[in-house]
Amino acid sequence: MVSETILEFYPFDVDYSSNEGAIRIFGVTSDDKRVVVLDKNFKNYFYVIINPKKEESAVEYLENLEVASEETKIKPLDIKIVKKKLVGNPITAIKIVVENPSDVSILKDYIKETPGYIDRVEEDIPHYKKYLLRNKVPMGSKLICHGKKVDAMKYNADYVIETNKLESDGENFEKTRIMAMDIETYNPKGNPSSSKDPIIMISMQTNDGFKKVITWKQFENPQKYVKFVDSEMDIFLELSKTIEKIKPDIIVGYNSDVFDLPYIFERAEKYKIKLAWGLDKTNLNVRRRGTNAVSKINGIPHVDMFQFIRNILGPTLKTETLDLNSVAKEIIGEKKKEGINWTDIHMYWDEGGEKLKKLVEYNMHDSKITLKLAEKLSPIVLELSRIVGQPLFNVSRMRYGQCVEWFLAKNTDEFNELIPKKPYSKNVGERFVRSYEGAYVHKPKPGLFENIVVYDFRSLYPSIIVSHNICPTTLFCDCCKKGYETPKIKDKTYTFCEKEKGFIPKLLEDLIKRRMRIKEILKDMKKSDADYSILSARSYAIKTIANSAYGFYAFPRSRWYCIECAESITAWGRKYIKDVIEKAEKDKFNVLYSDTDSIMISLEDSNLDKIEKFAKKINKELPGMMELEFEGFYPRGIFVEAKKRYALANKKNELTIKGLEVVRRDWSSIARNTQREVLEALLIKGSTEKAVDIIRNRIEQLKNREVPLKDVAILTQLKRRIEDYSSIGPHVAAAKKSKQNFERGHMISYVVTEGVGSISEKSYVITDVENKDMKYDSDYYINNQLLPAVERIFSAIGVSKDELKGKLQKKLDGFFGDKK
DNA sequence: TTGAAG
DNA sequence: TAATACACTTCAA
Repeated sequence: MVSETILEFYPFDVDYSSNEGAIRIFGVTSDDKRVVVLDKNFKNYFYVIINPKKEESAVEYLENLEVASEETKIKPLDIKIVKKKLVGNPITAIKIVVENPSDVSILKDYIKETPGYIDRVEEDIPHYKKYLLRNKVPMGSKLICHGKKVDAMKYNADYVIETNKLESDGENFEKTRIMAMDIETYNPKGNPSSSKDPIIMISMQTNDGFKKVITWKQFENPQKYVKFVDSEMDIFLELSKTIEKIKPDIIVGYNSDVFDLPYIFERAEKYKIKLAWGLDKTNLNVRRRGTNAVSKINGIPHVDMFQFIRNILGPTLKTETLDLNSVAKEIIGEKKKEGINWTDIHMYWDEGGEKLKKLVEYNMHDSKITLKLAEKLSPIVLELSRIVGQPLFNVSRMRYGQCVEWFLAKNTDEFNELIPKKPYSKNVGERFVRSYEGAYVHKPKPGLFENIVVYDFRSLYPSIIVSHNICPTTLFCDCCKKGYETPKIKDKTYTFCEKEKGFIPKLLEDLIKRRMRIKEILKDMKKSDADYSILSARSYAIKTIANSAYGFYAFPRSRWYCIECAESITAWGRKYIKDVIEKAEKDKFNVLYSDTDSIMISLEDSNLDKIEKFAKKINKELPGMMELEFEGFYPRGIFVEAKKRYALANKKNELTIKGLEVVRRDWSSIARNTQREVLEALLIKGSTEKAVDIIRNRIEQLKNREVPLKDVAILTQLKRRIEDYSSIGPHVAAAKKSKQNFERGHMISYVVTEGVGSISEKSYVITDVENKDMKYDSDYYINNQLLPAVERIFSAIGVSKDELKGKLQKKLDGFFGDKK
């Protein structure tokens, strides 16, 4: 008889093993021991929805159901009639519990024959995910495990415990050990290919001070952290040993899903070396799907920072490309090592000595900045994982839609709701072609203005969802005669229940209130406080989910798709912002502009009293949790004719620029920088003269070819495969002419060169322009890039194209005159 | 001049 | 495997 054990630990990964017949929770104790907890108590289940009139015969059928399968007979372990709701509609269902998760797919064809059968739900969810939906296993947060110790032979762990009870405590693990890694390959002939090009070194670094570079060519006076091995093959043996020794809780890389880990895997396979890194002693598992890949280690979450940044963080970043260098620069203020071009790496290897030492430094530096990124971002991924309720490995690869879906699925039980099925592809197709009206954008007053006040609605769409109870479960309810009625949407209105809170608005309300509490606490904290980064990560993760709910209603593959809900949200949004505009104009404020949830007003002076009163008045009339907030005061701003394009300068002389060429990556740096300088001259210095001078100088520089090539490069993404283009734009033409292999999704940096023909014919990829020593087309950059960008700004302040040219001409004449 | 594609 | 609105370019018909 084995006595009961109680163990506190922090989970980092969860899966299901059919061999064990158990859910496996992998984690770490506070004294750095590895733990595997086996839970055999959770049985999989699904629901069959039936006609309530056939209840009895349905139960009888299911009670007697028995399917013969190899050697055994399979039947439901338990059946139970339940009254549930499916997207708000009361239904009768039978919950069918099975012994083994695999029984679901064996039984389901026979379930169809149930008398009164209508549908089946919750059968399409993998067992471990279902477990996580119904059992709280917060990643990186303390669990108290009751159970008995069992044989640990099969695992690379200190404790293996079969549990009968798990309690969650809420305390976060403070010593999460993150290991970053990066590889370099020997690829003299272009893109690295794992079938030909060896790995020459691997670097690793952890957040608790461990550093190592493994390489198989010796050089003098190596860095302390270098470990020489005899051959490429030995790299893999040394790497496996190192991982086993340092026991990381999380392994991170940058693009490691698609590059580093598959490459390591494929090279090791060549030498028939197994990479048994999993806590269950299984090998690194690489699944390739076309150009995509997912690399998993059982028990140790592999987080590819690139995936998370691309899917979730990317839209909030300023950077135009998501390569490690740009992302690191923006998020942690660090760059990659300069001076080594990745195409030259093979030369550093061949030359050896000091060059090789430099390459080692470079390799280590990449691991270092990947690690720093992970230190900064892993709190967010962990928080997101805890809110969504799925493993770190999965959540770090999810997009917005999946995050919301799993978050909602986790919370259906307390509302007695079932998880609806995924839509059939036929329905998805129909949904894709449906469109609806979006937000309202007020036509701007062009010109230069002073004393600008900006107000915006705090979380407009989430607060509308909550305040008007917008949910597929409350749409067209039977209980309210009136309910919340939307403004007119193409001659009709929708009504939402006023009595019973919908399941999604209720969850959103809880999230928003939770975030408000966190923000209150953060206000009184210093950035250096221990919990600051955790709380701000939590706030960010909550915001991510809350802001995605509206989009999820309109998302064709959504399980809770509701186009009427999405239409209602934007309709109310339009009404509220238009009301504010109307009332502001009635109160004689000068409304300059408004977009979706914000309004900009120009005052005669910087006295904000009047406008504070105005906001208070608006807020008194707003329902529920809706609120108009003061966003900021800007001494000067420029609005151009077009919507969604303006620039504001705050008291600190910082510019906020929206939509203008300055912020667009598909414009050359020379055009963008010049436009920025012109805006600074006008908004901060208040001088048209200075602005004209700047333009004149830039034109001269272009004419004299003093502008470096990188400043005339234009960045455009290849959205399709090159061969799929019917219309050949300049970026496609440049990519086609290049010897480099460009694939869908690649960014093309091209330059328009001197010569004859169309723009496309004159466009070449920047590296080709460099290599072939071609010259950029000065006229193109002056007339098609620089001038249009600044002309828009000048025409806003009442200087026409011709007038601007006149001013420039005079200046240029004078300039030439001086020169002579 | 207009629509497609970016 | 979140949404729509909007401006403006180049290319090709």
